[in-house]
Formats: sequence, structure tokens, C-alpha cells
Amino acid sequence: MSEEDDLFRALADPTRRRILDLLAEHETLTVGELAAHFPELVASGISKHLMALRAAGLVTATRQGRHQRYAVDADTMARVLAPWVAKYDAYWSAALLRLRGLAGE
Amino acid sequence: MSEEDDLFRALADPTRRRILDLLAEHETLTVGELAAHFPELVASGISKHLMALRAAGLVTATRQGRHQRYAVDADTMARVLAPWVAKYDAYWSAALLRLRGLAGE
DNA sequence: GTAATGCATTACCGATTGGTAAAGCGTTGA
DNA sequence: TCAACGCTTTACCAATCGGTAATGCATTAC
Repeated sequence: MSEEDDLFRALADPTRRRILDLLAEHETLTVGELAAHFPELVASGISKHLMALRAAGLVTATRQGRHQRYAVDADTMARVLAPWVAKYDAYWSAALLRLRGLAGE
Repeated sequence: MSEEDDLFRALADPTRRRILDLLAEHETLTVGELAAHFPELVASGISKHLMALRAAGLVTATRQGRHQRYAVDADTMARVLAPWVAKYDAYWSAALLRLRGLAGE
């Protein structure tokens, strides 16, 4: 299973993408702080999602006392996601121009 | 289910990402031409993957006689994927610079 | 030392997924 | 007209996934 596979599978779940968003917003969060944003989920559920994100290299975890602080792993995003995105850049940059054109800008 | 959800779920499968790659390479392909690249898969399997990609708005299909020609839908990529990617741009552009630095460039 | 905290791990469940085989359906060629 | 083609749809199967509950395991507070 390639790194790319792990990454895209990790991104497939909306809860995990929301976790990434929260981490990007707050720089760093503990599991408890994250769990506060998901009242509909049980703590171990969040933990499992974080394990998936960590396995994909999308987040890093550093122990701090009895807390675990999570943060976005920019390196993996740069190394795996950016090149993939770049392949389609040509496609959507043209499409973006069309969209802006339609918006009257 | 949001557009973003559909898109990321569609991208989660490696076969579907390979289909996108092939379409990006060849501009447009029929199901039969695509199937030739996946000898391990049965035709209806390819078709199902294409349905998923179409549901996510990642490809378009136009009938041509009894063939169906598929192509990458750049507009959806621009409208849904590009904004998501942009959120993390700041993260990985910094990381990319670090990587290039390590590479000695 | 012992209890409580914070998180991870395990076991388990229903739902979804990727796959095949077979039937269906419009289109074309004979 | 009707057989073959090209693809889609359906029915079905094993495997994976997201979720919970319960247990385990460090770490800190008392």
C-alpha cells in the first residue's frame, strides 16, 4: 500500500478532514480539545481517526505530560499531496480562469 | 452528502485515481480503451468506477455512437478541490521550501 | 501508594465498498 | 430484422470501514 493510497484513504472521511481543519486553525490540539468539537462522537472514535491520520503521515503527535498534542504534518502534504495536485493544476487553473470570467471579474 | 465528500470518497480508490491519470494523459478515452489498462478487472468494474467519478463530478461522459467517451471534468476540480487545497497551501509551501533546502538546491 | 485522568487498543457490530457474474439496453452492421 | 457490440445495471459476496463499549496503560494528583 503506497503512501499516496494511505493519504487519500485518510482524506476520504469528512470527520478526518474536519480534524485537519481544526488542527490547521489552532496549530495544535489535544485529543480532548478535539473531542469537544465532536459531541456526537465518543472519545475512542476520535482517537481512531487520529491514528488513521497519523498512519497517513498527515498529523504528528507529541506527548506532553498525560496529554497528546496533535498537529498537521506539512511535510507529508508537501511530499505526497502537492505533486499529485500539480498534475491537475493545468486543468483547473484554466477552469478557474473560466469561473472568474463568469463571475464578471 | 456534500460535493466535497463525494469528491474525496471518489479519490480514495487507487483504481479511480489511475483512471483520472489515464484520462488526463489521453484527453479522452472510451470504457473499452480504459479497460485495456486494467487486465485484472472486469469491464463492469471499470464502469462502476466511472459512475463514481461521474457522480463526484470528476469526469464527464459524452455518447459517441455506441461508445461512451470519458474526460476529466476540470470545472469540478477547480470549484471543489482547489479551494480545499488552498487552505493548506501555506503549510506545504513552507514545507516544500524546506525539502528543496535539504536537496541542496 | 492509590485513585483519577487522558488517551490507545481491542473486540465487536451494522453499513459501505470493491469486486464479479449475469441480465438489460441502446446502437450499429449484416 | 436481428445478431453482435459496448456499456450499464442489478444481484450478490467478501472485505473494509466508522462507530461504540470495554479494557489497558502511562501519567499526574491526592
